[in-house]
Amino acid sequence: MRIGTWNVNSLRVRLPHLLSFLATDPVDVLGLQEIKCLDEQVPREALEAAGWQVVSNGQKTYNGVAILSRLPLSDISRDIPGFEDEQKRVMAATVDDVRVICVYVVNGQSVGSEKYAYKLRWLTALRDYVRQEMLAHPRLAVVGDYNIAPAPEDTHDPAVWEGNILCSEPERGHFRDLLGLGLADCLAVQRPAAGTRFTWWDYRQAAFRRDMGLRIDHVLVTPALASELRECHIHLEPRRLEKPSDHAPVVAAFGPG
DNA sequence: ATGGCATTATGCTAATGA
Repeated sequence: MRIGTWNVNSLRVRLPHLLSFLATDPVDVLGLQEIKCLDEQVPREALEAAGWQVVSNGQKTYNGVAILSRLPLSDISRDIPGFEDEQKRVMAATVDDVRVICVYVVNGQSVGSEKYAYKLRWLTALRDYVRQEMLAHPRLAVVGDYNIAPAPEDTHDPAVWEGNILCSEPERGHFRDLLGLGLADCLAVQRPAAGTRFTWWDYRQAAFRRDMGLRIDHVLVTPALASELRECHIHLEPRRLEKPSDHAPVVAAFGPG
């Protein structure tokens, strides 16, 4: 099975990009973030016509997540149970024998801000939720836009980024906590020999052309899946199109070819 | 030092992102 993640930065605007990407058969299950629309505004017909099951946890203007799958999706869950949150950032579904949690982690704006405090609280709730889900689902993938660059080499310029938002020690501590639960970071484990190491590039300053990016989108998996990990790939094609998302899709492949 | 780009909305300026 191939499991992916992509922050599309508006599902309605990016639908043509998404459909052309899916048409290349890159993935079996795909978590989407920042769909920026309500559930009733999800372009369901177009995606279903292309052969995809669609479930979503939408929100107007901001945030919102969805999961696409070729195979049937079951046990649909939305948000982090027991965590009071008006923002739609989490959903989960089971595909075959794999539990997939799709997350759009809080950005945090700047270290020390109110939004930063919310980000750290939110990450604590996520960790507790993932720990619980792991008990019920030995084959679990937590995919999404984590808004955390785990290490200095996950930024194009540590001198600029170290200690700042996405790269502060408390944020990285939360990421390490997730790995501490037993999850494996597929891109870190199976880093492609060639090509970029980043998954996001600013729209400004020709950042993509200059490969001035960050690695903030991640596929984390339990040991049962990690032992079957074959490869993990950053798909640059959609980022090269006109009016792209600022994020690239990341896809990890498991099991026999 | 700032903004540089993109998306959305009781829209034409402001909020948010990373």
